[in-house]
Amino acid sequence: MEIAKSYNPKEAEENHYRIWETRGCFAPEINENPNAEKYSIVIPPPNVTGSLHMGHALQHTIMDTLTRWKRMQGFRTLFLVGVDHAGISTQLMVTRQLKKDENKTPQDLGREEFVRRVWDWKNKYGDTITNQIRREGLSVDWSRERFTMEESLSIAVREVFVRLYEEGWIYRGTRIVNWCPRDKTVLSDLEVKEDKKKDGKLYFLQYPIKNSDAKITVATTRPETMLGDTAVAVNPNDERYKDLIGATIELPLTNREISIISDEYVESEFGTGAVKITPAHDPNDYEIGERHNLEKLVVMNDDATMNQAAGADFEGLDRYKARELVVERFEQLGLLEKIEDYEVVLPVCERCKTVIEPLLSEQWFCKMDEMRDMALNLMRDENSPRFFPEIPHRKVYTTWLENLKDWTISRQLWWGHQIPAWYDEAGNVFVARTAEEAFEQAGTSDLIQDSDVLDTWFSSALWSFSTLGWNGVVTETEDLKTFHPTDVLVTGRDIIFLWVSRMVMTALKFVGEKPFNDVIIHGTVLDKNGQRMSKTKNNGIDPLDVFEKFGVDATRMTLAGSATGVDFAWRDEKVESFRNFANKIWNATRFCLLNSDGAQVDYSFLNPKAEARDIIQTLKGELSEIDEEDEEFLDKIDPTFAKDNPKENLSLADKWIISRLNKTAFAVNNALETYQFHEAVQLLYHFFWDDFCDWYIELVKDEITSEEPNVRRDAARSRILTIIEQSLRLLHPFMPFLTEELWQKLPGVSSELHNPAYKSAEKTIMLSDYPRGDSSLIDEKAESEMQAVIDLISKVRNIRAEMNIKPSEKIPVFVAADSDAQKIFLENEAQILKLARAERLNLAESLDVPKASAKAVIAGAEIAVPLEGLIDFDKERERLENQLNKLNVEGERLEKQLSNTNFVERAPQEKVQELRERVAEIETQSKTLKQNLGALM
RNA sequence: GCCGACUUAGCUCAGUGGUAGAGCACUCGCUUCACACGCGAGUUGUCACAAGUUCAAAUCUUGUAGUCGGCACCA
Repeated sequence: MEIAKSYNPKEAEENHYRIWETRGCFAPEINENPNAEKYSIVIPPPNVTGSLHMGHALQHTIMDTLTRWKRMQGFRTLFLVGVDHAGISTQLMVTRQLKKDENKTPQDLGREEFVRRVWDWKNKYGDTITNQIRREGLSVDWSRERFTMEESLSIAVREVFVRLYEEGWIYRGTRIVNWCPRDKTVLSDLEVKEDKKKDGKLYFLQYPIKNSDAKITVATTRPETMLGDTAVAVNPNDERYKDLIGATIELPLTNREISIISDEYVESEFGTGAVKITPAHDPNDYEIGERHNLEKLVVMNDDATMNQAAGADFEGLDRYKARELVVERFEQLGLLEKIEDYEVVLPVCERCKTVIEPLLSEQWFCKMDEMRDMALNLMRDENSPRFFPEIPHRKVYTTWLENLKDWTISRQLWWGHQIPAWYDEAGNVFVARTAEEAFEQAGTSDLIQDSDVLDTWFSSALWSFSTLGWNGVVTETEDLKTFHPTDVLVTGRDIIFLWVSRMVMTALKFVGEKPFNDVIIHGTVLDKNGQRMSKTKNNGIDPLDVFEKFGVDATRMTLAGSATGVDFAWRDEKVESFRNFANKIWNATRFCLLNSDGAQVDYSFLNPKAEARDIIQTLKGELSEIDEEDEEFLDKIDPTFAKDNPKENLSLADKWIISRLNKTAFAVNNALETYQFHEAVQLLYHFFWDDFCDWYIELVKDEITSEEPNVRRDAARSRILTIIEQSLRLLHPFMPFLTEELWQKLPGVSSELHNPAYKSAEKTIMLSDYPRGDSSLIDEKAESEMQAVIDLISKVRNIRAEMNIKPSEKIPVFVAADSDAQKIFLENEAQILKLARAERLNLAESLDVPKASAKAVIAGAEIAVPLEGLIDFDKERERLENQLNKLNVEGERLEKQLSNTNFVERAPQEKVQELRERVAEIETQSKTLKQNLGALM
């Protein structure tokens, strides 16, 4: 068999995905067991404009690992994929391209044509992200791919809107909103981010009081808004201004008069204690305005230029130009008291970073009270959804819900779900599922539909059930019944509010059940300096580059190997080490394959009885009854070989690796159950590299590479192939491509290794049965005996290295041990000689060696290597003293602990016993070391 | 202002009452018939600081310092 000397990820990545996909391995229908439990995950839909970044790669790896793992366990799995229409982002992107290619604006095209262009764009470029998802190896069901703007999901959106409207939760109203003057749309609070400006200014403006020489000074960061002032407010208890309350101000630069009012909102300590009130351009001022019945004077246009109401001098000026001019005029009038440097935090548009202008505007809002309570009750009564990690997300989620305000759901965009509301000439509103319905309500077809669309997150909120067929018209589908609620949602903490909470609320309201059981909040992938990756900093790392350089599997291992929920700095070195790991797996398998003549994967070589029993158990568990075909299946796996090769024929190394394998399988399953991916990765890494490669392969190498075909050799070859096969299965959810590539090469693999739920599928590791670990194969005795052999070999190697003995030089090894230990060493003599590069092994009750020997102690045995002419006595003394020191430090601490009567009385007895045994062991070993040291003097 | 997280080897990070761990880096030695993306042997720590609880604290509690995050406010 020809196998490359190192792993080439590209080949495997190109080969297998298409096969998996075309054979339908990703779809739940591949599962033939009618009673199989389901497992479902919906992907957080990436933006249709998007391309893959590290955050996606992390999130996707977690979801795919879980899905592949559960699928291998026989669950009917659905990993649902889809993309989001991403209103603002997409509209911006297409607008930009339109400008570039045709020098046109959306307005030039008109709404209908523009939306058509967006669809064209979506059809042309929208598959970038889905192709990248394929590249990552995600086992998503493409036959159920969804898009938030497709018809069925749009029906769902309209249905939900209409129902909420009919129940009075959705309403239209005039409020101060977050306005992006560039995108010319309103934004929800969650779409507004903060930008700290250190060079901000605080302007102190003097307003003259009518019929008086007195002036009142107000401080503001936005002088231009003074053109819309309709009052000045002071605190009612502020002695300085008490007499001025009710006075009239002649507002400079305007010919308006406004009055001084008192309101508790004003903090006397801040600024001058007097606040200019601009109800139409500030949310707090708006509320004060409502309380005092003030006029709401709008002085700005929707592009943040000043309007006619701002006065002829200012009309048409940009807000910042107007600001300069206002300040200039105040200075000319001698009314500019001072300008202070002031650090301001500016609200900016999440998408385009333009400074948000609070603006009075009529919009659609959704009152969240009822749904909020449903979500809070779910958390209170059932601790659902369960957050991983629970701290701090549970509390953050709950607190946010408790303080939830109305949601601004309309957007002044063209790309999105147009609001299903129609107006007649008189301005009466008709909310309906369709235009026809609205016409019917109105008794006329002379209606105009609301030109706004809904917030992108409105449709995302329905994702868990709209993707499974719910659209209000159809409320029960097979998929919905089977896969909803989903099992786990995997996402970043930035969209807990935007998305997670809203999914919970809408699912409870419209489906009557929670959308998911668990929520995994993963960390943020930072750059190597611990900074957030961002386009402006240009410090992003493109996952596709990493795939190219190190392979998809290595990247997945790196991502999965990060602790759940914790941010981590990206390091290429980490991926490199997993690239090396992939190569290690490749080469270990390569070695076994190069020595596989006469052998094949066969579980009867490991433990025939346990395996047969397990399969029967599994079948009984999965199938309602065992029919004739199943009986045949069982007959086929009846291990004839086992009759002549009972388990007792297994060597110590075999029993040891089988035990380690099963322990690892147990622990990996455990780790995955609790979403401790890094733990699972560590376990697999060290089992495979340390236990399997460094020890097992080396221990059985001679037997396996023997030239002469014989039963023993072939059995050993079959065993190692079988252990490899099992290891590949354990690794598959993390490293799908490499494991499939290698698994297909193993002689003896077939669909019979599949989980029983996939009996008739063509052979693939992704449908093989995930090893759960078999407790009857865990052998503590074998593990401790093997440990003694390993310790012995390591000590001899240590002596060789410290004494600079050439690798080519064979040495005799003397070991003093009791008869039980001697027996173990004798049985493994060949391996000890080989791995310690020894010429012979002398076993006895006590040592009888020349003075010129290097010595070491292990639990239950003393080791000596005679080194006439080679020994460096100073170095040997140092070696022994080092060992002795370590033991002494430990011994002293333990002695101290044992001499503490409180400890002996109060600590658990087995703990005390453990310590006593350890102290005894230390004493024995240090006694020996001291004797050896003395002999050197 | 409110809430929270983090601080462990040179670097990046696991561990969460009972002998301090990994990867990388570093030192020494190896063309040992799977792998130099490798093999073997090493070195490296007041587990931020202080007090408390406990027989026992890196781990629990409180406080301090530094770093970072979320929310609110920001005239």
